[in-house]
Amino acid sequence: MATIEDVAKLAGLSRSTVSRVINNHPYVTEKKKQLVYEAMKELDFFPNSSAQRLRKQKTDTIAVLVPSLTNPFFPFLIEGLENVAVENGLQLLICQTHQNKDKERNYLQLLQTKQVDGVILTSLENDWHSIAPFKESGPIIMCNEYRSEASIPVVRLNQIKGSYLGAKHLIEHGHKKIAYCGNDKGELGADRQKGFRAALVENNIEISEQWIFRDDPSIENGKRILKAILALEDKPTAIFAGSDEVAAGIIKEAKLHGLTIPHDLAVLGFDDLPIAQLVEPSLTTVRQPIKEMGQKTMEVMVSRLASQDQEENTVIELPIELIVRDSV
Amino acid sequence: MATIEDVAKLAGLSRSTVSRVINNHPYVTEKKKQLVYEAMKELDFFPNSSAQRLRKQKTDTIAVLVPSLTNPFFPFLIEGLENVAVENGLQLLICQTHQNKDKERNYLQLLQTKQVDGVILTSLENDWHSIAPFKESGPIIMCNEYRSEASIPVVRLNQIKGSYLGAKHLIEHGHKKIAYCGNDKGELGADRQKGFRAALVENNIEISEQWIFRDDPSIENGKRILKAILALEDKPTAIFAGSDEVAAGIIKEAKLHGLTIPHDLAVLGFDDLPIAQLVEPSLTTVRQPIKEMGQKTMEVMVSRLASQDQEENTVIELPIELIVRDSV
DNA sequence: GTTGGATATGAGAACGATCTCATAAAAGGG
DNA sequence: CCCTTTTATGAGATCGTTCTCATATCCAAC
Repeated sequence: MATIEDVAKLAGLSRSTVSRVINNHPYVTEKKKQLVYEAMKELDFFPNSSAQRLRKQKTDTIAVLVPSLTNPFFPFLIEGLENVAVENGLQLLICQTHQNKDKERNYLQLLQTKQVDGVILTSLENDWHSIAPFKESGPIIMCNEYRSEASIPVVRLNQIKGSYLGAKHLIEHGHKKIAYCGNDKGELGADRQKGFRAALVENNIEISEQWIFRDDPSIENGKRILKAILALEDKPTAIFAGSDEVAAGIIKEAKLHGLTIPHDLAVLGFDDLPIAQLVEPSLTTVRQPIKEMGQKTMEVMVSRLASQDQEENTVIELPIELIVRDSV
Repeated sequence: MATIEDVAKLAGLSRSTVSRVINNHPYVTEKKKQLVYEAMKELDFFPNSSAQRLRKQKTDTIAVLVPSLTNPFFPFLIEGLENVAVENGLQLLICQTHQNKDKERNYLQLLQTKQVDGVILTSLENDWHSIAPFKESGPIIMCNEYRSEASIPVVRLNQIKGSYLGAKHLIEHGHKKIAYCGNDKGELGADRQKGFRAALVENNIEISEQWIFRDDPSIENGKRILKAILALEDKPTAIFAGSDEVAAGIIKEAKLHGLTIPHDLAVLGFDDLPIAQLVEPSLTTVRQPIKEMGQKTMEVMVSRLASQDQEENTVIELPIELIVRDSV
């Protein structure tokens, strides 16, 4: 409740001097500094951050838009983002879009209302053209998901390569009837499917559209997909799952129906989350360096905030690799 | 960049009137309202939230302190909190303490610097007496974790009952050599151990201290614990794990060592997260109504913010139940 | 002893909104 | 038609900081 004015009065000094002490400015004698500290302690003073933000015209806060926190991929990504953020005195405002276009746009308004200094998008629900105008209000960076039409910094993985590696691994294990599961809404999903298809085409393997499943990354969904597969006349011998979660669900349900993994059905995961090592057999999966991706992204954000020169199209691509375990 | 002043000028009105439109106050003619809307659109105006917060003396933001987001328990809890928060026009500021006392206190300072209107604690690292003073600066509510010495609202489960139920189930299945794993730093952990011990004592079962494991909830830790158990001369036949994550890790590692669950080792989980249904055998576990706990907590917060009358010691206890599956 | 640069402090404007108060016009009631 | 209430608007203070500018003191250099 105490204001800087109260502190100034008690210390017998001006607001300016107190402010200098708060902000560690030079040109304050040690003696008065102590007076200020004492007064602050006495009055239990803390600077009002709304006032500071209003005056300084910055918030030192970055909004991070994620689809959901219950998908473990994102907490890990946040881990990386946060590490670098705190090192640079930045706060994260974590926003769940729940795959909702309106929510996504609302959260972007945080930039316009000056509640955050920048936004990191880890997914994208809206068309890019409806997002682009927000760039006027502050730096927007994409991480994980991406849009080639968007001229903003991107930290991403080469999804084409990742899925190509995965598909090739399945093929090398003799599979010719390969199902695919993934989200194709974003460019990330589209590219991933592209890499998958490329590997199949390269090996003269036909792609049956009935083996293409589109859906969200969850254990539940994995179970659903396996049931759908069982209902097919012509069943695949392998499945490229869009995430470790889906892969785990598929395996669980498959075993429930008496299938042996990988003998009856090979399952390939994506992400390499802790769950990949938990299921049995443990998942062969495409590893995404999630934490590093978060760190790198925040580094880019920090440099964006520091300098005005907007090198628009920085694209940072992180390595992706195949982790071979027992499910293929 | 446009301010309310600019809007007022363009619309040919005063700041007051524009403010009234923004805040949906009565006593503005439809005609002028339209003028304001047009001017706002024309200038691409958005109210500066720092200015609003400063003037209104509230932020409509609640800080939620969690130990970590990578423990899936907390994303689910947040889900519940957020549901009710958005219904009431509140924003969440999610803060990871990473089990760090200093971070926890720093985040509580958000209350003093008026960056948030209230704080929800889902865990507690510091002693209560060092937290208590923060109550002066705004409502603090505990959720999940609790302290009997703290006179603040609490939404919790009866951990004693929960662990008692779990332990009894193990005993009913003939187990007499039961290991226990859990965190005993907080009162939650202490109570949980209390309930466990009560069930054993009630059945004249001896509690061997070498079977008590203390550690954090993670798959990795579960694996460690199983290895530790294998190294014992006198091995338990059942283990009460502190969380589904630990239980999953134990099971995974146990099978790796050729043990059959539950025949060679019965494993009881806690929480009933999705992972409980994933592992094999699926986990018998003590369900915590996580989402409901979050919702209830935010409801309490909302009513706290609305009224000044601080009924200090509201304790809301939610039902806890045993979910029987295949791991015991 | 004057000059000049560093050091030290304070007064007052600014940041961008909302809120109180005063005032005026319109509406209703006898 | 006058008085009271309701409706409608604006002027100016206010929220709690920081920042610019003016001014004052100190110390060293010539």
